[in-house]
Amino acid sequence: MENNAPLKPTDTELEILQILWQHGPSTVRFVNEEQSKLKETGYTTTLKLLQIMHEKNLVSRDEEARSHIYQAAVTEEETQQRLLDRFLDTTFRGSAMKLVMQALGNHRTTPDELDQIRHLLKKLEDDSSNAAS
Amino acid sequence: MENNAPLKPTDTELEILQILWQHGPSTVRFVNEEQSKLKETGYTTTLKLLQIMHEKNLVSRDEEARSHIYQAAVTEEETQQRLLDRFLDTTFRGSAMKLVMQALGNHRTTPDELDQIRHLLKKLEDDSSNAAS
DNA sequence: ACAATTGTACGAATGCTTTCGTAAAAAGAA
DNA sequence: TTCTTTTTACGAAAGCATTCGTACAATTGT
Repeated sequence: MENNAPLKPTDTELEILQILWQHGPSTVRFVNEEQSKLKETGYTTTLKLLQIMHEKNLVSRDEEARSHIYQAAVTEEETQQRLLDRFLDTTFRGSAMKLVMQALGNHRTTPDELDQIRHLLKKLEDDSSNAAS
Repeated sequence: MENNAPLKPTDTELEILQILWQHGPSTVRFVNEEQSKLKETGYTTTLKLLQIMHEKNLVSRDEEARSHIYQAAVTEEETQQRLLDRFLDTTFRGSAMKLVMQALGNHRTTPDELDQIRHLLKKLEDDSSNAAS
């Protein structure tokens, strides 16, 4: 049985997952080059991280070719959801409202995006009236 | 000059800050008792943490009485904002929208709260039209 | 006064993340 | 083939957060 623990990636692991989510399956070299754009990172450092992430089942790898190809084994959405739940809990004591208010209040949001949120609000309202039936 | 670094509290430090924010200035013993409600924690463990947080200027302390009184040296709001910025960046690649959508979509929000958000949306819209003048 | 309790200070052990040096295998170039 | 480059694997060092043992000072109770 593979260990399928719902793990919390570390900061660096998340950085690497972002690269894999954005670019799809990649070699160590590619990941390292991307990572180096943000901060100077040794090749074996990236390699080691990917190996550890593989052990934790955060990524899978194809060992067919000599250069192994790594890819994310968790989706961006589920990871974001997991981290959001945790963050909400620890930082905002569970109040999604407070978090949303702060996020909207302090970050540029385009009229278009505001509109999308408005739609979501309407949908949530409809759902909650239906829930009573 | 006091060192006033804009620090990122660790998980445990945040846990303690929450206690101080909720209950105001407190003794080590009180903090430890609150903390123990969540997870068994030794007294000197709490003490050490508070001492470290004091060095980092996350808390201040009144040493008048034998039992020192600790209090948060950072506000809940500024800390939440700082952590939110960081979280948004690392987990949602800066998209406040995506975060808000996920937060609203997956956590119970009361009609009353939805209403508050609606008000904020209207206010944001007004502000952005005024910004053109 | 003296013992027990409560408190602070501090160093060290543990555990986890991140970085890096080095060895050895595989592939490519001359 | 032989030398160089690229790659994987692995162990160990360095850094940080957390926990805990212990020493010792201040206070309280008898």
